[in-house]
Amino acid sequence: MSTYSVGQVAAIAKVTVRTLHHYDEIGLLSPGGRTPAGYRRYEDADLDRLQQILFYRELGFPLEEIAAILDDDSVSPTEHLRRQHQLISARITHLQELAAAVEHAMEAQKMGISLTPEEKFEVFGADYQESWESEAEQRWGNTDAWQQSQRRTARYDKADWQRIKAEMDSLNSRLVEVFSAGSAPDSAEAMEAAEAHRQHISDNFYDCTYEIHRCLGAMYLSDPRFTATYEDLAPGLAQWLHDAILANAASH
Amino acid sequence: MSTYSVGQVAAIAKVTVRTLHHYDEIGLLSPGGRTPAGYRRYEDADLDRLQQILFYRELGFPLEEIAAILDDDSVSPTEHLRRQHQLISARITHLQELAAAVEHAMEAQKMGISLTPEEKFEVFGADYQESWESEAEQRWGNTDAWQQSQRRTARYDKADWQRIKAEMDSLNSRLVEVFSAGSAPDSAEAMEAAEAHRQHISDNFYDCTYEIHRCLGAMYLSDPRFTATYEDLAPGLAQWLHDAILANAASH
DNA sequence: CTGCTGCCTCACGTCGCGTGAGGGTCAAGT
DNA sequence: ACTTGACCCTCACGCGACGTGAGGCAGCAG
Repeated sequence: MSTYSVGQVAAIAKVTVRTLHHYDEIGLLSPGGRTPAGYRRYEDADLDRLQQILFYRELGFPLEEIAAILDDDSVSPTEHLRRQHQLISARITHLQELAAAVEHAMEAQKMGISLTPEEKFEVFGADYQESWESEAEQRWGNTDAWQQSQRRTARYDKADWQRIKAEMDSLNSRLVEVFSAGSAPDSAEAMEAAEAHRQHISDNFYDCTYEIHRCLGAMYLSDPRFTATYEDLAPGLAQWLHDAILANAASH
Repeated sequence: MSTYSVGQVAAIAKVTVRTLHHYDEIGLLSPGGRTPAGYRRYEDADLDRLQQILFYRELGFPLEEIAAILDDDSVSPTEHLRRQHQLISARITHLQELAAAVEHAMEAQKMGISLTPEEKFEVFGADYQESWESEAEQRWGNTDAWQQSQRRTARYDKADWQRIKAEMDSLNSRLVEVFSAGSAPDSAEAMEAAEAHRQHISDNFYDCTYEIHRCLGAMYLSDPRFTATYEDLAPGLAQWLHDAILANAASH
C-alpha cells in the first residue's frame, strides 16, 4: 500500500499544501500516519476522502458540514455518490434557470422593455440545496423557522444527535409522568412540561415562539406521524399535550 | 421614479441588509441618494446593477473584479449579458463533467475496481479557462490593445484559431532554432524573428507597436505562465526573447 | 409621550484559506 | 563528510465577504 506526502497529494488533487494542513488542523482530513520526523503520510483511503471533500466543497458546502456528512457512517459510499449526483443535478438546473433568465433579460432589452424589480431577482431565490428533504419543506415552506433549523442541524454531529435524543426521551417520560398522574393540561406541572418542550426546541432547532409552539401542538393532532409517537407513549397524550401547549402559550 | 430603502431592496433581491451596507462601504453599489436623515435610497438603476453583481457573484467572481467588470463602460449591457450567458454555460459544462465523474465512480465501485489517484481528481483540474481571461483583463484592463483584440478574436472560428496556432508554432520553432544556434539577442536573425513575432500579433490580435512589444517582452519574464511556455521550449529562451525584442525595438 | 419598527454607524467575530518567518529533514552531488 | 536545494514542519498574522450585536437616531401609531 503506497502512501503520499503532502506535496504529492497536493499535486494530484490540485489543492495547495496549506489547504491540506488546514483540513488536518480542523480534523476534516487527517493523514493515516506520520513519519518519525513528523511528516504527514496520506494513504489511499485519505485520497478517497479528499475526493469526497472536494466534491462537496465544489457544491458550496461549508467544511464543518462536509465533516458531518462524511462522518455519518449510517450513509454508505454508494449512497454518498447518489447524493452527490443529485446535488450536482440540482445545481445544474439552477444554473440553467439562471441562463434562461439571462436570455429573458436579453429579449427584454432588445425590445426595450424593462422588467419589474421582482422579476429581475426571481431566479436568485431558489436555494439550490432543496430537492433533498422537500417533503417537510412543502409543509413548512420557506418559513424562517425551517431555514434556521436547517442551518443549525446541518452542523450537528453524532454526539449532538445522541444528546438531543436523550433530552427528548427524558422530556417525553416527564410528560407521560405528569399525564398519567391525572394532572389537567392547564395545571402548573403540565404547563411546566410544555414550556420545557418549547425550550428544548428553541435550544436545538429554531427560536420557538409561543405562536409557533401552538402550531406545533395543532400538528401533533393533525399529522398522524406525530400523533402516533405520542399516542404510543400513552393513549390520549397527543390531545393532552396539545392542550397543555395552548394553556402554556396563553399564560405567557 | 420610485426609490427603495435598504430593507426593501434586501427583501426584493433576497440579500441581507448587511450585504448592501458592505457593497456600499467598498463602493461596489452605492445608493443613488440619501434622505436628509441619512437613510439610503436605492433607485431602479441601482437594482439593475445589483442584479448584475449577484449574477457574477453566483459565478464565483470576487467583488473587486465584479466592480472592475461593471465599471468598464466600454462594455455594452448587451455584451454583459452575452458574457454572463457564456460563463454560465461554461460552469454548467464543468458541473456536467463532475456528474459524469460521479457516475464513473459509481460504475467503478459496483465493479469493485479502484481508480488511480490521478483519475480520481481529473475533473477538478478543469479549472475553467475563463478565469485566466478575466485575469488578463485585470492587468491589461481597458487598454485599447486588449479591447481591439477582444473585438477581433470574437469573430474568429475554429479554422482561424488553428491557423494562428500553426503560425505560432512555426514562429516558436524558428525562435528555438536561432536561439539554440547561439545567436546573440541583438543579432540580425534574432531581431528578424522578434519582428516576425510582432507582425504576427499585429496581424491577428491588435496593432502591436514597438512600445507594446517591449511591454510584452517584459511580461514574458514577469508572468510565470508565459515564462513557463518559453522556458519549456528551451531553457533561457524567455530571457533571450525578451532581449531580442528590446534590440529589435531599439533598431526601429 | 411612549412604544415599535426600521435605519444608521462602529466594531469585533467567522470561515477558508494565503503568505511568510523560522527552522528541521533528506537524498544527491562534490 | 559536507553542502545544497527541495521538501517538510509549526506558528501566526492577513484577507475577503460578510454575520452579529451594541448603541443610538427617525418616524409613525396609539
